[in-house]
Amino acid sequence: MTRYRCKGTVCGLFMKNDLQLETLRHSTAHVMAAAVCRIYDNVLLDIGPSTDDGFYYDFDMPQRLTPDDFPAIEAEMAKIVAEDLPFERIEVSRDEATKMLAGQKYKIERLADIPEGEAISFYKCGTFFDLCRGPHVESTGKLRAFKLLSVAGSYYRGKETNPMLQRINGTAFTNDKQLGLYLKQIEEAKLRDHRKLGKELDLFSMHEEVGPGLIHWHPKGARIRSLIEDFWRQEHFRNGYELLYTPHVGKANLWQTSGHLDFYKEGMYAPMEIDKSDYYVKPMNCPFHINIYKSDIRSYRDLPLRWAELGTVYRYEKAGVLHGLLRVRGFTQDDAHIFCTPEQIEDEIKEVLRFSTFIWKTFGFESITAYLSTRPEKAVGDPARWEQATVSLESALKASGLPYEVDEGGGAFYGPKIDLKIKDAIGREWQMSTIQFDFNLPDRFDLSYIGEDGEKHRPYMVHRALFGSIERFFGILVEHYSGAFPAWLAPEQVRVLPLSEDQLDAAADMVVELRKQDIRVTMDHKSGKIGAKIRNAQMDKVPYMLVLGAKEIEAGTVAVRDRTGAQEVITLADFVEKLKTAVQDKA
RNA sequence: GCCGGCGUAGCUCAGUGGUAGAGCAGCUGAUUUGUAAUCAGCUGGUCGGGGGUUCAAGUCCCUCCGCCGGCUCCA
Repeated sequence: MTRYRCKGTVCGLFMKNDLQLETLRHSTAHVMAAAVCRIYDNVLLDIGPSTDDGFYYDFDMPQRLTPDDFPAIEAEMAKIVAEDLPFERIEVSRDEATKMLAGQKYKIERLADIPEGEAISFYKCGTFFDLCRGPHVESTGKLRAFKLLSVAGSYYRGKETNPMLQRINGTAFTNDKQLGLYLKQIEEAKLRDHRKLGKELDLFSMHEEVGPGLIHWHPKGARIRSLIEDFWRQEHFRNGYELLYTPHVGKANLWQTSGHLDFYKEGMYAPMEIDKSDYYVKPMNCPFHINIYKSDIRSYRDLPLRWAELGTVYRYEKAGVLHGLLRVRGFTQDDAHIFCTPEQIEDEIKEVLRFSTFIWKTFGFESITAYLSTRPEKAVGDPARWEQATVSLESALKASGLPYEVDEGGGAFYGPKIDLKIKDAIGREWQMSTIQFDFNLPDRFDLSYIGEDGEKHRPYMVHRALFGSIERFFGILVEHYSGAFPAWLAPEQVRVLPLSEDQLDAAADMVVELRKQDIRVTMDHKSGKIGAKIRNAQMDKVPYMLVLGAKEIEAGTVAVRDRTGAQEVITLADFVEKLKTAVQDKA
């Protein structure tokens, strides 16, 4: 029952609580607001904090801002910096503050948020002043390197019912070099954007006539997915899971029992009526797995049951939040449910963490951080069970050796959970695996097992997803590898490049030979220079190119060029051996 | 959903009221090539859909669809 956040921050490298940098950025936000107020009339201010990778400031003003306005604002900011205006802190009474903020309705509301007894401070530079806790740099002259990046709408306090403000996002660093590095990283992220690469490498598409957020997997994307799924299945069997397949639709009654119709209806596709019953497309797999659990009387001797499914679900996600493969409406979860006794839960959690860590390392994600979310105020289920589950999660985390943070009260209403975040090749963090206790569904469906004592007991139920959604994971993987998939995942592992027409037959024979060995191979039939063929193969990010000329045929060898440009001349048998080893090792 | 931007050939894009363009890709032909682009010719578009303004609309207006940026967070 977990929902996944879609985006990594662009720039994990520069994150982390660097107070100096935060202060600098916050001051830059003030200078930007000051510049905006100098240029435009009737500007209402909201807030301007620093963020993980920069800062923003929210304005309500008649003028519609566009990126074309940035140069003028930046020029005005540069002037303010040149003026080297000191940031002055002024503490005032609430009444004085109200007077100073006359006409600034958002600020006045923000002022009301400040608890009685807490100091009310303003920061002033030149004629511009702003309700602000601080701290700030000494003077505007301290600002060195900043850039405005984007403008977008943003609800006041993030609420849809509130007015929409205009938010200018920017970033700032202590020097131009770091700013340059950051901007370069944004460029790098754009280059490896999975939507761009998905088109260039012919991996997947979406179609207006089908509907937003519904993915079409092209042959190359489908091949990669199939390899991922094969690996996933194999490892699940190896780790003591059984696989399930369940229907895509279910009657209203089922979703009534599960609670989805009461609490999740707006996230579901509208029902279709068949034989006077409403059928809903599934947004989750859990109720089906539960039905299978309930299809028999379960003994404590049967537990734990670990059941996994690549279950395709559909959810109505708001149109505005859809994003490539990362946030879609139809997706396949690598969903699993573990049913176990209280005595078993800790070992089960440990195993899931170990399994999950293994999977991430296989895909080349080395840096993993865990987040433990505990009981929120509004929660269902026996507090003693919450306690046991939370303790189990935490001790499993300790045993795993993973670094972790605790989000007190951050759990779902139905159980505590562990989320794993991984860092990709350019340092961005993504929330991936979830291990989620559920104290809700077992009650709703009245799940039980017969214990040693001959009595009925409620099993523990844990939802667990490693990838979350195959679509989203695939999108992240494309960006992580920048489209250059390792040999074990590459849809086309080898491309044979005949030097001229004279080698066409030999090349075709080589393709047949390699294909027999389960190698994913194609050949370039076109006439043209070898340089062009190499270029095409490079752009398609094929791991190995085999150049075949008269020399190689004569000597019984192939000229192997890999994606990095490294070359060697070896026998075909040696090449096959080498490739198979790489695939075996998932290198 | 909301605010803003955008939608022109398979792809990347130019074209701001007066006869729809380029490069790449594709096709055909020539070339037979030694490690990131051989040359030439050709094909390809109801300019996202619908409606309107105008003598005339890719261009202006309305509307729908889709895409992009964003919508908790130290006042």
